[in-house]
Amino acid sequence: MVKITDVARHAGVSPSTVSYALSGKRPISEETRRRIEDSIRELGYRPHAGARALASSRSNVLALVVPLRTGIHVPVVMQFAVSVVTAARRHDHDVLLLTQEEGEDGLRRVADTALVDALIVMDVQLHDGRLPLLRRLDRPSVLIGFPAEPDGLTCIDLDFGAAGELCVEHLAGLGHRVVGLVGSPPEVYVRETGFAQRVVRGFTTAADRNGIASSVHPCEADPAAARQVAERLLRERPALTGVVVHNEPVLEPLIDAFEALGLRVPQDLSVTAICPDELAGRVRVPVTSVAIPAAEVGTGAVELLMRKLDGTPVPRATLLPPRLTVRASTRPR
Amino acid sequence: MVKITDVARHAGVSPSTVSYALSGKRPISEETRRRIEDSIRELGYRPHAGARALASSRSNVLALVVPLRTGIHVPVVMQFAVSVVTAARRHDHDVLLLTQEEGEDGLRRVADTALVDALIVMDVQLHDGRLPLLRRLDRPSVLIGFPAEPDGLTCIDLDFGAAGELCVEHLAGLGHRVVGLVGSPPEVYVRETGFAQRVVRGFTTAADRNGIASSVHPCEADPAAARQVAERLLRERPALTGVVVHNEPVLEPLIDAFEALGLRVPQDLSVTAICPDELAGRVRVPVTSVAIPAAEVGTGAVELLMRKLDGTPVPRATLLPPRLTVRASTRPR
DNA sequence: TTCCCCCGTCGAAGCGCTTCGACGACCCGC
DNA sequence: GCGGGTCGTCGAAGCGCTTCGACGGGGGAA
Repeated sequence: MVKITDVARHAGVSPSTVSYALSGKRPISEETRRRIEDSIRELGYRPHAGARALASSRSNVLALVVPLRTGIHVPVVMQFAVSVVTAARRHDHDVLLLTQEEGEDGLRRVADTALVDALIVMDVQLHDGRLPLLRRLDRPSVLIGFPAEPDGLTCIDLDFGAAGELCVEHLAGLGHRVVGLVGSPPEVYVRETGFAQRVVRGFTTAADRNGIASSVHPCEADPAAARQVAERLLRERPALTGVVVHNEPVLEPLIDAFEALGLRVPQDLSVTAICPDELAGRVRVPVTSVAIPAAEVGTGAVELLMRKLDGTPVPRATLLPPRLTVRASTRPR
Repeated sequence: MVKITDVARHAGVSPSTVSYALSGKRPISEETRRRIEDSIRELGYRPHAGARALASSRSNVLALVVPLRTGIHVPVVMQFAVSVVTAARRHDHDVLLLTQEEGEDGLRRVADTALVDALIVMDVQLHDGRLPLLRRLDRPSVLIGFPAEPDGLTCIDLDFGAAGELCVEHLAGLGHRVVGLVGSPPEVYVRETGFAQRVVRGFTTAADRNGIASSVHPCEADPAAARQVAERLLRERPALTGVVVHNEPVLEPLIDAFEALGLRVPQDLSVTAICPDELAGRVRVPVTSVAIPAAEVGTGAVELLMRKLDGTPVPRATLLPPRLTVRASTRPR
C-alpha cells in the first residue's frame, strides 16, 4: 500500500505538504502542487479512509435509513436512494445503507462509532420513536417527511398537503362537483405516516373551499381491493365524476375497475394521481398527476446535510411545491 | 467521547485488556471480563470505527453495487439490497451503497481507500468491464449473476437455465406441445445479461428435449408491448397453449392481452413465470412460477464473502436450484 | 534600509484502536 | 521441589493521516 509518506518522499516534500495540497486547507505553490499531483498519479496513491477519519474526525460517509414496510412504493424508495447516493458523491461522500429494522440502535451505532458524519432518515412517522434520539445525537440529520413535532429537526419533502389541494383544484376548475380520494392502505394511516394524512387534509380542505362533495377511501395495494373501492365509491356517490388516487399500485387496476363498471376515463370520470411521473405516463390512459419528485427530495436532503456539516444554517422545513402535469385522464365535466 | 482508555481506567485494567475482552482474541478471566463489560455499559463506550479500521485494517463494511439500468425489476433489486444489509449485520458488518453509474472508479475507490473490506456486485453482464478489475483487486468480491468467464471469481445466482427448463418441463408434463417464451426487453439481451440468456437457453433446450415447438420473444416492459407480443405469438403459432414469462412488469398485462384475444387462462392457455413469488401470487390469476429467491441470493452472497474474508475457501459458483410453485394459471391440455 | 507580515513549507504530536512480545503467577508431571 | 507450559494481563509500538505551531524568505510600506 502506498501512503502519504511515499508520495511526500517521491515529490520531495513533507507529508503535511501533501496533505495540504490535497485538502486545500493551506496555500501551496503551483509548482509544488503539480509535483505532488504527479507523484500521486504515478504511485497510484489513495488516502486510507480509516486513517483519514481518525485524524480528521470526518468519515465522509452519510447514513441512509430506508423503510421496509408494506404500503410504501418500492420504486420510489429506490429513486430516493439512488439520488441520495449520486448527490452524496458530488460532495465526495459515500452512503451507508441502513434498514429501518435496525431502528434506533442502528442510528445510535453508526453515529456513536463515528462511522458516519450525518444521517438521512426516510419514511418518518408523525410520532416517530426515533425523533428524540435524532435530536439528541451529536451528528446532523435530515428527515424525508414531516413528523408532528419537527422542532429541532430538519425536514424536507414534497408538500403533500398542497399536492392534495392541487388535484382537487384541477378537478374543480374542470367543473367537477363530486370527487373521491383513493388513498394508501389503511395501515399507512394507522401508522400515522405524515404524508398520507397531509394529502387527505389538503384534499378535504380544497374540496370544502370549493363547495365540492368529497369522500376519502383508504385502499389496499391490490387489484381486488381497487375493484371494491370503485364499487363502493359509486354506490355511495352515484354522481361521482372525479377521483384523486394516492396509491401507486392500484392506479391502473382502479381505472380498469371503473371502466368495468361502465365509467370511461376520462369521458365519464376524471382521474388524477399523486405518483411518480414515470408511472403516470405508462398507464393505459396516461394520468394527470402531481409528481413525487423523489430525485429532488433526495438531492435536497443531501444538500441540506452538507450545509449543516459545514455549519451553515439551514431552514427547518423544506416543502417542495407540487407540480401537476395534465395528461389524458381528466377533462371538463 | 468515551474511549478505550476511559473504559480501561474505570475497570482498572489496561487498554489492551479491554480490546482483548472485546475481540475475544486472547483469553480474559471471567471476572475481569465482567468488570470491563460493566464499565462499557456504564460509560456508554463505542469503539471509534475509523480508529479500529486503521489499527486492524478491517473496516467491517461491505460495498454493494446496485444496477440502475432500465429493464431490471426494481423491487427485486431492493429485496437483494435489504437481504444483503440484514445478512451483513448478522456478521457485524455494514453496507456501503454504490450505484453502477460510478462504475469501475467507484469500485477502485472504495477498495483502495480501504473503505470497505469486500464487495458484492449485482447485475453482472456476460462480458462485464469490471471483471478484470475485480480479479485484480486485493479485496474479495462476490458477483450476483454469472459472467461468461467466471474464472478467478466467486458467483452466486438462481440457476436461471434450470429455471427456464423447469417451466418447460412443467408445461410438457401437462401435455403442452407448443410454447412461447416472453422474455425481457431487447436491450437486456443486447447488453448480454447472463440470466436472461440462460433462461432462453434452458427454455429452448427443454423444449427441444421434449419435442416441443417453441419460440422466443423479447418484450418491452409496458402493456402495449405485451399486447403486441401476444398478438404476434398467436399469429405465428396458432396452436400455442403454453407461455413462459420472464418479465415482471408485463406478466399481468400479458394475461389481460391473451384474454382479450379470446384465450382464457388457464382454460385455453397455461402461463408460467419466472418472477418473485410475491408478484406471482397477486396477479388476477395467480401464476404458476419459479421464484426469484432474492433474499437467499443476497444472504448467500454475504455468507460467501464472510468466508472469503476469514480465509475459508468457497465454491467458485453457487447456483440455487429453481423451485416451481403450482398456482392457478396452468392446467393439462 | 528596516520592519512586518504573509506565503509556503516543515516537524511533531496525536487521533483511538489493535497487536506483539513480555512477564508474572500458577499448575502439572516427574 | 523443580522445569516447562499455560493463562491472564500489561506496555509500547504502530496503523496512516491531519493539524498546529513554527519558521525562513521575500515583498511592501514606511
